Formats: sequence, C-alpha cells, structure tokens
Amino acid sequence: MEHDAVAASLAELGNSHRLAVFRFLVKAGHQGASVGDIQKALGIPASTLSHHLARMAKVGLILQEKRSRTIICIPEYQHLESLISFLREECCAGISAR
Amino acid sequence: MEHDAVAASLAELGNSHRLAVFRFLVKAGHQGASVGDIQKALGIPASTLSHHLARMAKVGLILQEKRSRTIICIPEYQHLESLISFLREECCAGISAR
DNA sequence: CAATTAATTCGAAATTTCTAGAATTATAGT
DNA sequence: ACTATAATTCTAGAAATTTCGAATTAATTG
Repeated sequence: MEHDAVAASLAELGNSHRLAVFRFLVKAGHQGASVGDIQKALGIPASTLSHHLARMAKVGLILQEKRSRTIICIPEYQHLESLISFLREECCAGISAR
Repeated sequence: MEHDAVAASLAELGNSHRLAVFRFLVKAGHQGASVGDIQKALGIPASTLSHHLARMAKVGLILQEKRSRTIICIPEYQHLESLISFLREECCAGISAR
C-alpha cells in the first residue's frame, strides 16, 4: 500500500460518522449490515449516510453487495490490516528505541 | 482513547503532506527535526508547513520544543501506538474469524 | 542597534467536505 | 398496475480545509 492510498483511507476513517459506521460494521461481523440497519443504529439521515458509505467503498474500507432491494455493507478487514501494517512499518521505526 | 479523539488524529494523518511529515519525523528518530529541516526535505512552503505542524501538535501527533530560534518537532510514538491499539481492538474484532 | 535567520500569524482565494431535503431509481409485494 | 420499501442521486448551502505570499515576531550575530 502506498503513501497516498494510506492517506486517503486514514482520511476516510478520520470522520466521526464514518469511523462509527466502520466500528458498527465490525461489530456486525462478516455478514455485514444493510444501509438501513446502519441508518437506524446510528441515526444518520439516509442521504448523508449514503454519501459516507460511497466514500468508504471508494477507498476500499467496505464492500457493498446488492441483495435485491437492500445493500449489505461489509468491512474490509484486510484493508484495515494493510493500514495498520503501514503505520507500524513506516511510522513506528523508532518505537523500540524507547 | 475515545472515538472522537481517534477520528481527529486519523483525519490529521489522512493528509498526504502531514503523513509525509510524520514519516519523516519517524525516520529522524527521537531527537526529531527542526521545522526548517522538514521544510527543506519535503519542499512545502513555510507557512503551509507551519499550519500543518500546528494541527498535528494540537491532536498530539507531534511535540514541538523551542530551542532558541528553531523549533524541534518530535513524533509522539505513544500517540500512534494508541491509535493502532484502538484500530486493533475496536475495528479488528472479526479478523480472527477469517 | 541593524541585519539575518527561524518560524508563526495574517489574510484571502480556491477547493473540498459535510449535511440533508427532495426527487429518482430499482425491487418487491398486493 | 399500484404501493411500499431501500437506497441513491441531485442540489445547494454552510462549514472546514488547503494553500501560500506578505507581514510579523523572536532570537542571534556582526
């Protein structure tokens, strides 16, 4: 994962609503949650939520699967893992020399 | 570390320039680097850089120590560690059930 | 004390983000 | 076909971010 992709993903997680969405999806687990479920749980207006979800999907933080009328959102664990790895490798070089 | 503080910190790292600054400071190590050094290394105009550094300091990503005329910037490793811990604990709950 | 150096603050424009109601699309049920 | 449901797209205003030259502050040097 390269610099700008990392920055873009961190920026997406760096919004209170989107971080809440991601945390909710992680709690929901691998089967994910529908947009409507997220909306009810977090109380974000539909159009606002849709906008945030689109952004998260764009950078690869979540996956969206259409099941007839409802759309299921699934967190991309590997993507977050990549982010964490980057932060560890590139940003914690001096942590051992505490 | 609570939700909004995490979001704020991630948002700061979620800017290409600021992420570059942080990475540079980590490479610089515990003795840090002066604002001027960062400026020369990354080629960011002084006023722009100053603005970014102020933001990073505000959320606790870096520390700024004044040494006469020059200001030394030091990365806050513990802060990043806290961020990573949060992401692991709150956002990777399902990673084992891969 | 004038000049230089290091960095910040000011100010202002350009861009992006955030928000959310209204309209729209797509699918399912009656 | 009509209605209800799930979600998106459109639109537009408000707010925040980003950028950087110019002016300023603070400390050092000649």
